[in-house]
Amino acid sequence: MKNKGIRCESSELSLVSHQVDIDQAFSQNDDDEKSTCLESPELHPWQQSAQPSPLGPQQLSEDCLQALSPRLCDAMENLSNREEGSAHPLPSTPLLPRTPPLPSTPLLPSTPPLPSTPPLPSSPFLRRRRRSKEDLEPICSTPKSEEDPVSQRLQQRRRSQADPLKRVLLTTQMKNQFAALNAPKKDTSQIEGPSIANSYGFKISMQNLQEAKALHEVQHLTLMGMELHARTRRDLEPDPEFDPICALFYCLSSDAPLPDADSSQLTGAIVVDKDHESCDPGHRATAPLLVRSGVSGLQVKYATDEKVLFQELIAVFRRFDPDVLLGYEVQMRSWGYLLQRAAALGVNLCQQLSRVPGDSKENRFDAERDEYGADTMTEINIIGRITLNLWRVMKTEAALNNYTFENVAFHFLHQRFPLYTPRTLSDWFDHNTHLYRWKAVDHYVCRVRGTMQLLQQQDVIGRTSELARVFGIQFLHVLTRGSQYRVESMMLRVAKPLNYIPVTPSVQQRAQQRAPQCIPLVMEPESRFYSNSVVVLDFQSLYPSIVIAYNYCYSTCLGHVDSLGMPDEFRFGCTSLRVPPDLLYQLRNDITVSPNGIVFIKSSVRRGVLPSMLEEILNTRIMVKQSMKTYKQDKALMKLLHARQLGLKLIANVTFGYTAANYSGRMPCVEVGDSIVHKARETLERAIKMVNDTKKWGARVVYGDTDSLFVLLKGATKEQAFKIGNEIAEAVTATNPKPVKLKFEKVYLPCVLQTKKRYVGYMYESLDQKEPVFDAKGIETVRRDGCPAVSKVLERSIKLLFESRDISQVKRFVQHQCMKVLDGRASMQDLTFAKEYRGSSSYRPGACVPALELSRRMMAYDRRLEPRVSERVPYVIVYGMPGLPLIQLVRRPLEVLQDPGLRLNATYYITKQILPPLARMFHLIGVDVFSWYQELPRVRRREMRFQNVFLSDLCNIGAVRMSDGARKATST
DNA sequence: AGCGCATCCTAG
DNA sequence: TAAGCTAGGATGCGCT
Repeated sequence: MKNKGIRCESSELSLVSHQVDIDQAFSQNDDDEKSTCLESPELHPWQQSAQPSPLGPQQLSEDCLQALSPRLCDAMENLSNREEGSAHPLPSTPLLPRTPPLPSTPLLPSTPPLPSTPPLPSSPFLRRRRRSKEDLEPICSTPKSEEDPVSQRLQQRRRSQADPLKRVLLTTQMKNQFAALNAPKKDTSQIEGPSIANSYGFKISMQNLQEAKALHEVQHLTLMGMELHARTRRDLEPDPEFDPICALFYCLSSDAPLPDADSSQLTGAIVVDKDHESCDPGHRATAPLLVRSGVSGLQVKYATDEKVLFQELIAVFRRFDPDVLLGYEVQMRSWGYLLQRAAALGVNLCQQLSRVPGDSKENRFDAERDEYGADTMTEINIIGRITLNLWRVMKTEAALNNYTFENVAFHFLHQRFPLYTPRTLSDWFDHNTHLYRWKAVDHYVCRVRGTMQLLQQQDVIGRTSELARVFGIQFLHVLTRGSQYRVESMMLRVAKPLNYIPVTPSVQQRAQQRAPQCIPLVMEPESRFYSNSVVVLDFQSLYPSIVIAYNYCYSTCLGHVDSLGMPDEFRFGCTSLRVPPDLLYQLRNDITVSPNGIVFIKSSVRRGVLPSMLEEILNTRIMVKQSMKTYKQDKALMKLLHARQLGLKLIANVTFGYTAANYSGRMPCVEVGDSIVHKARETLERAIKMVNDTKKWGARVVYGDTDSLFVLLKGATKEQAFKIGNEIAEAVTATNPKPVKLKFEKVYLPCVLQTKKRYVGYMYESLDQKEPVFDAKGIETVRRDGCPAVSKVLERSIKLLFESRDISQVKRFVQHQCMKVLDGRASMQDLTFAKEYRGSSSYRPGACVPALELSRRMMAYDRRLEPRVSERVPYVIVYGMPGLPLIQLVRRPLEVLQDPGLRLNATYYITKQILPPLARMFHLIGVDVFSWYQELPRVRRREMRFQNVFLSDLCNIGAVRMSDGARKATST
């Protein structure tokens, strides 16, 4: 079986066909590590520029080179090297500062597997510039009003070369993009993670949902994305109170051609240039600002000051009349900043950008960041236009480790975008060498286009419109309002024709409602490794099905049996109910009683509102699923339909939540909610009993949660498992009223059931599926509250176990990874945690959590840096006193910390983070993972030193000792 | 050391 | 201001 000696060429370890000698693969990785962990020694096809510049930098005249800053020269040399196919950096010489490639500080998101645009191992350049005062001068943030004659001359001389230069710069941009499919994989991350598919670490596969547009009619919507550049002070973030807007970049897009334009997409800019009036387009030296920088392909307008810029923007609005205003981070980088800046200058821009300029009450924005506004995306309110804060939308699209533009673009667009500090961008924009301004402009244009691309690729507008139509609510409310609003919208449409009026309980009434008495069934699993087939079945939309099947509704509920038969009113939901005894007598044969003793009328007497509504939703969902079968080959359409049916499923499921809502509920009713839960529980229990009692299946239920059954079929082959699984599903379905349906989901072979809500297995969903899919629930591989190293090591170990069943391989692997950590050969990103910041007011006084502590420090540093509510705050654990780990913020993962070098607490990472989850998993097969660690040589360092670490600008915030915060809070 | 509590994120 | 639900595991801190 083992095929020794096959070299792992692409370093893609397919664990499915496990033919790679693990040791060899490891040693090869070790080789790579010595050079650099982040780089590939070879240029991949997509890295090479499509059009090599005809004029290489070496052809530039010497004085021209001198005119450029040393940095640019270096960068260009670097480029030329790369174009010759030697992207590999020179071995590092301690004497010379290393030179960064053009996008000098590309952001590497949580997984750094790509060999593109390599951040050279050490690039002290930026730091040096910042530290030396003389150096600071030429690239300081304050623009020089006049250029010295020499530089003007040089500019003229360079004029002819501007275009080739631009092309050189452009090729870097091209290299930044890559085609995922044909690029060979290069696992550059130090901690070896999963290797089945998804080799780049993308969480999202590429599919353009807009391709499914055939379905849509033209919506005649115009979108306008905007990103602006402000002149910042030193290392501070832009602040509209102080920092003027220098330029504003926008991207317009419509599904029909734009007015006065031949295409449906357009990128433009409005630039402040106080000398613009004196510009002479005929002469290069005095040409408009961006022309001097070699920018073309943009619709550029110039303004002599910010107020004129506002006027120009209003003109753009008049011309294109955008329906949707888009920004990746609206508040500080886009529309929010614009409005706040305008307000600071005494201009009420909000009014003038709206479609109803006269309404000063409704046209508003919150200058102060407030948690409610941030949370609900209602910070900005411009009548007639919708403002979208894209990062918040993306948060609902996928569970990522962080939602920076760079990381989201990496996972969704499969593109790398560099991240620059505001200071770098300010320096570039105001630099005497006009070419630098090109870089800044290019940066913003890429981002504003990238933001638009994200929106379009995910078809956010299309899907949101779809949900708005399905629920019958406004577009913006789909994004800003909760699920009660959706349920009510649908429910009231059904209720009104039937002449029902919804109850509106007061806060007191709601609080007085009796407590719920039923909870769903969660079995304690038989926790062990299962080498036999385990079939997973679950009830399709169980709660909604039960509501339909048993006619459970507010309008059909008669209350508890014990309360009936009396003429008096009794407590019911948030209010009370009276059921006349003689009426009850009349109905005596038309009632059902739920397992918890609540009486409901049969649908033959009165069809409930909830049941009819849910039936409609489920039927629609079935229709959608059927059309998915019809269009199976159209992947994009499939995904769209999938999203639609998911939306329907969601609303079906939260309908139960509506009845059971306790503290925020607008019309809760425990009786109804409890009945649903209890009936579901009884249904599941009946199914479990049936499976266990039917001898011919030879089956035993080993786990179940709410609506699912895990059935062990001892000795059954995969084929038999599918057959029996389907039989069970049919048999159980037959014993339940329509539309309650038990569905065969998957076969696990093998699997591990760890605890309640935590399990993992190799999954087969159909008989003809050859390769299993790694499917994990609840364990660390799917959680985002550990560091990536944890999930990577765990996932790989489990796969090794499943495939080889050879524990010595797992042991070797785990020990190898521990050594890497101990030797400081691990990548920082694998050791970076990220936790959500909930906003300062939502923590208990004295709370002591990293996200909160770090936020406090950030505020002390620069008030603009406080994380947004629900933003994820990244940090690492640095070396501290034993048992008292320090945390350190990692804000911009690409800033380079030179010295003294960051010291991460290796012992903490291994013994507290990586090993415990492994131990829990492997304990189940009788293996003591910690003893593997004990066997490692003791001489190893207990800290990891990172000399060339990509760290934050904010290192000067310093590490935080976690108990400090708590002590402070309790003492005051 | 053991308990209670807060926090985070996931399953359903 | 508006805000579907509960169960569950795991970690880390403070207190006894």
